[in-house]
Amino acid sequence: MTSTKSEIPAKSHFLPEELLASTAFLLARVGVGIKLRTFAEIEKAGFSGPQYGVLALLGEGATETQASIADVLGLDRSQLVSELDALEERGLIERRRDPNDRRRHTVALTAAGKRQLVRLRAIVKRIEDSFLEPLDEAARTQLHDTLLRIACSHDRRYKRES
Amino acid sequence: MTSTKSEIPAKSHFLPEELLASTAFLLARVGVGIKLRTFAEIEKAGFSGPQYGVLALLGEGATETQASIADVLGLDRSQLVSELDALEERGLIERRRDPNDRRRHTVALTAAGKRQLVRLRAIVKRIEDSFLEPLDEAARTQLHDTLLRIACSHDRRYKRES
DNA sequence: GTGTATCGTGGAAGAAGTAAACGATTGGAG
DNA sequence: CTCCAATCGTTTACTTCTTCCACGATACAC
Repeated sequence: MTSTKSEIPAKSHFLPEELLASTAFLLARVGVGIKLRTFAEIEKAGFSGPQYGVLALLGEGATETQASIADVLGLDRSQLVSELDALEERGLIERRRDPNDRRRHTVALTAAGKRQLVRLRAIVKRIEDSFLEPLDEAARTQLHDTLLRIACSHDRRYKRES
Repeated sequence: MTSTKSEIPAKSHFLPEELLASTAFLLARVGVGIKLRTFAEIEKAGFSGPQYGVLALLGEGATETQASIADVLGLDRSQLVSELDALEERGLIERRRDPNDRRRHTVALTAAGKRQLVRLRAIVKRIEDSFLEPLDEAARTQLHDTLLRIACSHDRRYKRES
């Protein structure tokens, strides 16, 4: 097996009660765990984590500019360039100059990009299910609602009022 | 919302519905957010993230060996060395050779270390409260219980026979 | 026009994470 | 007991990942 990193330690030592009793700690631990695991699987499928983020973001249909993509995904703008280069080279996205503001590039998914996104969504969904497996339907709904409330109260980017 | 292109602002800083609808995504987002925020505050207080981890782990009273600390915290053993150096230099921890196995170092908190830990706990608690603020007591308990179940099913380190 | 700010891009400096090698020490096989 | 392999903490070197700044092109205010 290709050993990436610490999935499960050889010696199963225990975490201190203090940390286990902290909801914030658990939240961070589980959240980071999901992210790491997801990125690992995405990479096995031939993409970087941020690349999946870009595809998922563009999957909504909206054509974004590079700056807005970087903002939403929390990436540095210069960092995004190489990720987009890779995606464009594979024919999954298209960069076009924005006719309204010729400094900007509008980025959009191609048909091939949409197909890849479907594939990646399946992978991510599988991981999500494996994490939520111990929860019944009611608990999942409750968890989702709770997380959404926390996210909204701390980041305006989540609030989308119509 | 209608569907002409100019409806979509150049800077749409909203996350796609696809991601917002994913519990795993929210979990990762919120979890990473808490971790980043906590580490940032901890650093303002003069410690690195892993350093707080070490203090919290030792706060339980148990004296651990360096290898076990690294395992539990998910750090590389070589990485832990410099963190412990810093803590020891400030007189917050003590390294002693284990008389039973002279290759090992046992690490324990000093009195000063315990005092610092109290201070750091307050900081972390404040952040936790700010994140959980939109939740009532019942929702917090429910969230904690749910997270614990997810954590247990994915990491042996959480299971503590009760 | 002129100056200032933003866009995407590239490169340089810095930090962080990863891997390999070392001396000291232990435990086991013969 | 001796020898050998393995473990522990540590140092060093290497490789990635971030962060920061400068650049040409473009937009906008005055």
